[in-house]
Amino acid sequence: MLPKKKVVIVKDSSEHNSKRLEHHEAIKAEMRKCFSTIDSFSEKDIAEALELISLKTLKKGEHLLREGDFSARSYSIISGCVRQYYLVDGEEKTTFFYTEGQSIFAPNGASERIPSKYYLSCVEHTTVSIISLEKQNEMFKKFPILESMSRNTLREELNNYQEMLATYITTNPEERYLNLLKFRAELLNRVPQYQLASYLGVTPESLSRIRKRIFLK
Amino acid sequence: MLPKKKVVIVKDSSEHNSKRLEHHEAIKAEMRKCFSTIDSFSEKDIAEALELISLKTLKKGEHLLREGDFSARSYSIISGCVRQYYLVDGEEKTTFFYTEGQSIFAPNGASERIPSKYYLSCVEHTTVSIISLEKQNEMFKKFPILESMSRNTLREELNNYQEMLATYITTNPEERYLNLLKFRAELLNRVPQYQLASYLGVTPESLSRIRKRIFLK
DNA sequence: AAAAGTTATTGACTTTAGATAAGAAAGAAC
DNA sequence: GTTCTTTCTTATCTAAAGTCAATAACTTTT
Repeated sequence: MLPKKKVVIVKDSSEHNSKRLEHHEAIKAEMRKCFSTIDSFSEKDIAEALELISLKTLKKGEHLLREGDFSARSYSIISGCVRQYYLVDGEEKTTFFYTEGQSIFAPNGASERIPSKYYLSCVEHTTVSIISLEKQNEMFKKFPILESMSRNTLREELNNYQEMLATYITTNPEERYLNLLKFRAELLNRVPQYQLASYLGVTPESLSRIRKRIFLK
Repeated sequence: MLPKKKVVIVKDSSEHNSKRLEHHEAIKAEMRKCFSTIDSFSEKDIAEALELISLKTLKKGEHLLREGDFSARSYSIISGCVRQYYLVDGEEKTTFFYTEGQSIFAPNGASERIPSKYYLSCVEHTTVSIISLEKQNEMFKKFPILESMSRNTLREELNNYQEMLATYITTNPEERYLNLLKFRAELLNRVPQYQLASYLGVTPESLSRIRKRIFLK
């Protein structure tokens, strides 16, 4: 079998880089707008806060995080789609899809001492914002209001996960697929079906049959 | 076989009340110890913080929260066991068991405006600490360090839930039962099997068969 | 356009779970 | 103790999911 070639030949790397920078500047402008909605924030505050956040753009298939990595960062998806998966007995078990606006809060118990148990891989061309825990703490010290906001976001996110777990427990694969259709229909067009199957907790063959069953009804 | 007597006969309710108060005082003393491990906390701070927290003791089968309730509180289990369940088509679907030391963070998206979708019911005689969101905010204003601590706890809890969801997705009912045996074995003796079955996402009949299958191996 | 690789579907067969009903075991109430 | 209720197990049958293998549909590469 031939080796898998994933090499993307960048003909002019400087051109490519400058385009990416333009893209990143546009995003920073968006983030500036976002920060400026906070009443107590001066122009200088905004600039300082933005300094602490970095941006990264990845291609389809590239990894943001791998099993065993030591990472103490939080990510937020600006555009694109990131898949979280575990490698169990050589099999990829997908456990979540993050899309625009969603955040990945401090994986690994937020500690640089605990290795990651899972992978974060880009389903498509993706841009994320990144902030290290260190810089986040710095930011919270400077702008305590952000700590409150962060706590609220965390609590909401915790609630989301509690509901997701509850939904997962109380539904069967067919219902889960219908829920996906209802609440995250865009995923069906963005993500290969075998990854969705894994996310729904069934084999690709089963998902194929579930789809057929639904279609026949 | 002789019946197991768990009956606690309360002859005199005033006596009962005074006993409960003693019990609660003992718990407050424990909590005082806990707060006193925070360096920056003076005796007065501890007393003030404790003022904001209330205790409640419930009997087996009593509810802490019902579907439709408007609640803006966080709970922490001091002793006992609380079951979270949803009522779906008249059927109780158990989605979590909280035991000693575990906290129930701000159900209902932490808003007094959103009705609860689930029930919290005591599996056994249970004591919980309760703090309203209002008083929690008051406390955080007075003692900012508690806000940081709370944020960290929330992040850890979020991580726990992410892992629980991932585990649920990547395992089948038999594996989930084995996991329960491994990590929360005490639950098997505290919780009726049909509630565990629901928590594992199967019918009581299936759990019975799973147990038999495992036993025969 | 052809070849190679990846992803999705289908079929045959096995295993496991759901539904229903009946009976056994354990616990609570009398 | 006996009775009543709840909980657990077993049996039968049906429905759905897993496994393995083959093929079809779709993408990417050349």
